[in-house]
Amino acid sequence: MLQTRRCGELSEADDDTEQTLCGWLQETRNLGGIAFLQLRDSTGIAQLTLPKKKVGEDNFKVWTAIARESTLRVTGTVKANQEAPNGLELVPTELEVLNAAATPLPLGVVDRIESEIETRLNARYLDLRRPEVAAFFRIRAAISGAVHNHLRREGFLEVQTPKIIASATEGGTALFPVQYFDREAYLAQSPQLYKQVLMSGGLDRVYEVGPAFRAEEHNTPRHLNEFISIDIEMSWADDDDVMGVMERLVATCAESVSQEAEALTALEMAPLEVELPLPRITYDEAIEIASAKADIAWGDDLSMEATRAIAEQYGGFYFITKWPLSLKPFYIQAEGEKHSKGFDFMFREVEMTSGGQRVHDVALLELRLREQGLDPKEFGHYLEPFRYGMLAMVFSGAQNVRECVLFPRDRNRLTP
RNA sequence: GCCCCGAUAGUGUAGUGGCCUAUCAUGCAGCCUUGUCGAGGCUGCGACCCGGGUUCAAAUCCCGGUCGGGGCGCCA
Repeated sequence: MLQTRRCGELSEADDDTEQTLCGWLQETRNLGGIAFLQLRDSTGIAQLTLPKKKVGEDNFKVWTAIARESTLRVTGTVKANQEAPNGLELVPTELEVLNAAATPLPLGVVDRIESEIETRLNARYLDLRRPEVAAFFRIRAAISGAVHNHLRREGFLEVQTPKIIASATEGGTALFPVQYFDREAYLAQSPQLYKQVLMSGGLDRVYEVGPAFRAEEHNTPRHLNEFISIDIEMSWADDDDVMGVMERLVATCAESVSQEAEALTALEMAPLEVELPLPRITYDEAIEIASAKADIAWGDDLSMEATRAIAEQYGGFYFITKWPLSLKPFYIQAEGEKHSKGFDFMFREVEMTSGGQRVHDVALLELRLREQGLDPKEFGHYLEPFRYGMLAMVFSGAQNVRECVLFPRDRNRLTP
């Protein structure tokens, strides 16, 4: 057995027993006649205490010279001691360096200095060793679990569709071309076309959680060129039904995240309260609110400036419903003359995703397509993909999506 | 793709034409120190993004590039 305890698992009951621990050497405090080493793994920190007389001159010299963030395996006797952190320490008899860390580190794991996200991403393997960084991924995982549980409970079937596709299925988004043997192919920007086929195939409630790729050259704290999307499609439903699914889904996520007390504490983040039903404001109302603070007229898309004004009144999640037909894709159903059954799902000033009721009449669909000068053989979908990173960002309080993605792909970043 | 702002030791920063042989912290290296937990003390190491230009003189001013931050656009 490589280890007999995790670093965070030592207890009073282990007093005077021999144990073996593995972990990263977080810090060494050498006081001359005695030294303290902090050994860390994902469960916590154990203090190794090295009284020079007990461990011997030679061991003392070698063991206190090990570079920070090296990986160690250490065996010794556990001692309960009031002066030790958590009241426990381990006095080593054997200490093996599994891997010595390079020095100096590109990034201090426990240093007081806060590095820029750019530096951190370049040394992500070190960055992730910080509890507040790992916390983002605990929250992400909590959301992931909640999404699957919830949608399954509501009768949605999880599906996986191809990520290598033959042609640009949508007119708008730039795709990444890839070489597929001797043909050109693309990385999928959305599962929409396949979801569409599944609806026809009788799987009338499906969802997919998977990667999506968009070759857009934007550079914002919210956009990535590769992201994990939560994509939902349901038949026999109108825009209200879809909003119902979305708000219940988000409420389940909030509930699940609120149980991640340790991660939230590390992030200094209060759990988000989601009270159902979420507010629904119409586009017309949104324009009225926004026009007091922003230069905006009916028929305009809502700028960041406009949504900030709205966010002053709606602090959490909410829907903006009944958008002008002209601002929504051709496949969204009309409501009256100028309005549509399309909605945006918002968190404060940020658009999380959008959705709506689709036009199911093929003739009408083709007419609307031609009006927009598009090819009628293309189809739409009920719900724009939900970006995982965005949910994680909101629930963790991150200022940049890159925080919530292990190895983000953006305009300039392809490694690590 | 457009606009505004920025780039200085491993990391984070100070420095607005000569006082820069470039500040401070952290780190790293060495020495001292038997209860550290943001350990402490002493000594040392280490940097002006790249390419042009202006000037007697450039980290500092100008032009181009690269990269980063914010906003916009794009994301039917």
